[in-house]
Amino acid sequence: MTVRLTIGEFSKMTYLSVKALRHYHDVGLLEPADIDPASGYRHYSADQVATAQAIRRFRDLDMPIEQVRTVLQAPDLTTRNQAILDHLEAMQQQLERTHQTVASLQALLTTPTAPRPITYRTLAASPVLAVRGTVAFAAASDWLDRAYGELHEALEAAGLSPAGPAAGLYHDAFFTEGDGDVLAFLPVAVDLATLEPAATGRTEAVDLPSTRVAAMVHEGTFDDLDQTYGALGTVVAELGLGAEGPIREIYLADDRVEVCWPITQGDPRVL
Amino acid sequence: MTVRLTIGEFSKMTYLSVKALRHYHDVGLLEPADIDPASGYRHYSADQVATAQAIRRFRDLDMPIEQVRTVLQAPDLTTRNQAILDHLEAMQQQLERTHQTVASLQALLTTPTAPRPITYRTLAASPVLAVRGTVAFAAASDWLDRAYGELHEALEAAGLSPAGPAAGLYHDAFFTEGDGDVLAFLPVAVDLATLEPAATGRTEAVDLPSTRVAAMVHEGTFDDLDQTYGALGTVVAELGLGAEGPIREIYLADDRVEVCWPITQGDPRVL
DNA sequence: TTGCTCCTCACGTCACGTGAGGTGGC
DNA sequence: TTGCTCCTCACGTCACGTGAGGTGGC
Repeated sequence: MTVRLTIGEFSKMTYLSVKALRHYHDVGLLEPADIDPASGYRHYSADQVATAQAIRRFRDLDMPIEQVRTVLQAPDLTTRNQAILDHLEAMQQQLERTHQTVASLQALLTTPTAPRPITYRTLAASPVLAVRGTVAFAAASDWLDRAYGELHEALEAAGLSPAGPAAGLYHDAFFTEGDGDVLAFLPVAVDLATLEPAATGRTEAVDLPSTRVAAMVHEGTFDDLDQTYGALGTVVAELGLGAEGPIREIYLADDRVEVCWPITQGDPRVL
Repeated sequence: MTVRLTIGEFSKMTYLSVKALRHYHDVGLLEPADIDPASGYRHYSADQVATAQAIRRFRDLDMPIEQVRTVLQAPDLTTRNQAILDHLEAMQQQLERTHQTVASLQALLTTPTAPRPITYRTLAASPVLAVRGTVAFAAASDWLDRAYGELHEALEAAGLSPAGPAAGLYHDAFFTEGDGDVLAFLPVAVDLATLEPAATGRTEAVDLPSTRVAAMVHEGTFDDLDQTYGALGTVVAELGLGAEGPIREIYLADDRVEVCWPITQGDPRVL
């Protein structure tokens, strides 16, 4: 004989509030074993206690309800354990980002930023192998890793090699709306007609137009990249040089990026 | 001359979305330096870039907006740094809880719970020195620490000593609604009249009534205490013995709690 | 029989995101 | 002048919490 537990008893046994239990019923995460058709009273069985306790632990770890559902519905132990491991790994990465943010915060609050020189120049038109996408700001790092992986692979398969450092174009919406078009690319020292056959998968041959930019080199963690954006953007705005177009980042090394801010054609100091 | 930056320029320089910036304006966290009265256009100054970048870092750390406001409005560096340290410490504690939850989750999913014996007995009426409060489930641990601190202090000041282990009464709402009445207490081997003068501050002398309970001892981390609640509650429900009244926890040692579930007076097996 | 438990809406919270529909500035 | 940027509502999201108002079970 399995016991019929009222929602109140079940709540005390699982440390889940009655409101939470009703919510889990509403969204179908944890259905009561039985519902009295006359009164609507929910009744749970003793077998459901362990499941409910597992749900509480997952939620304590901030696992979204949909993912908890996936874990609970996993057809076998391997699948379920993999889902749990995935979440633990995501939490671990989150933790690392937290440490980086703390360091970056302390840098911002204590160390005055040494001003870096700005150069004004024209980036020449050039053929590149590129991957294009609409990317969320928060997901950019992962997206870029994959894109450059595919680009290097495609170039290598075609017997070509990059003619310069990897770079990316970031359209305004990427910053102002939290997601927008991004173009990750590798420059190539051949013309477009030679390059086009090399494009496979998501990669494509693109002819980048020439652009005038104000550029500043950022050194150190990329977590502090916004400081360079702030310094560069301030100067561009002060001089009234701002022009439309995407910002370019050129990845010179693991701890060196050149940020290129588009400016108007007619700047006198670079003529 | 300070630059007037449009919200779009400011967004690119701070990595804050335009929507976020408008929200921070709405709630008064970051007011634009200037607003065009005709068009309503927001304009920010270059001085505000660093503040906005700090806000973004705090929000990345999930610091609530109200707390960010407090940090930014701190009158001096000491106050501000203390607020930041407080948040970092809270994050550290959160992290520890995460690790404990992960361990507890794995215990739940892998180790079968060894069934513990249940004893049925009557807790005698007794005088205790107590602290009473309405406590949120999530805040219980901190609240109990303070309560027992005050109780030991008050007893010592009165020249008395506890006649048994610390314990607590937890009313149903504490579990079912996520917050409810809790009574933390120390038993004392004197009568109420002797005890009453010892009560100072929040402490008070209380005469606990006699109660019949089913009890089970929990061993190990308190993070897994719900497993004992589940096992004990199941048996009480199966036998149909459930009675109203608060659950009592008796803290026998750092890793031993006795959970006492109220039952009806007339249980035949204990008569 | 009392009152305690349980029920269902409807709305609030927090920090924005998502459109809709419209105007201003270079 | 075009279209791009910016504006203001109004509503949505996520996982519940907070009452209000009412009924069922021991």
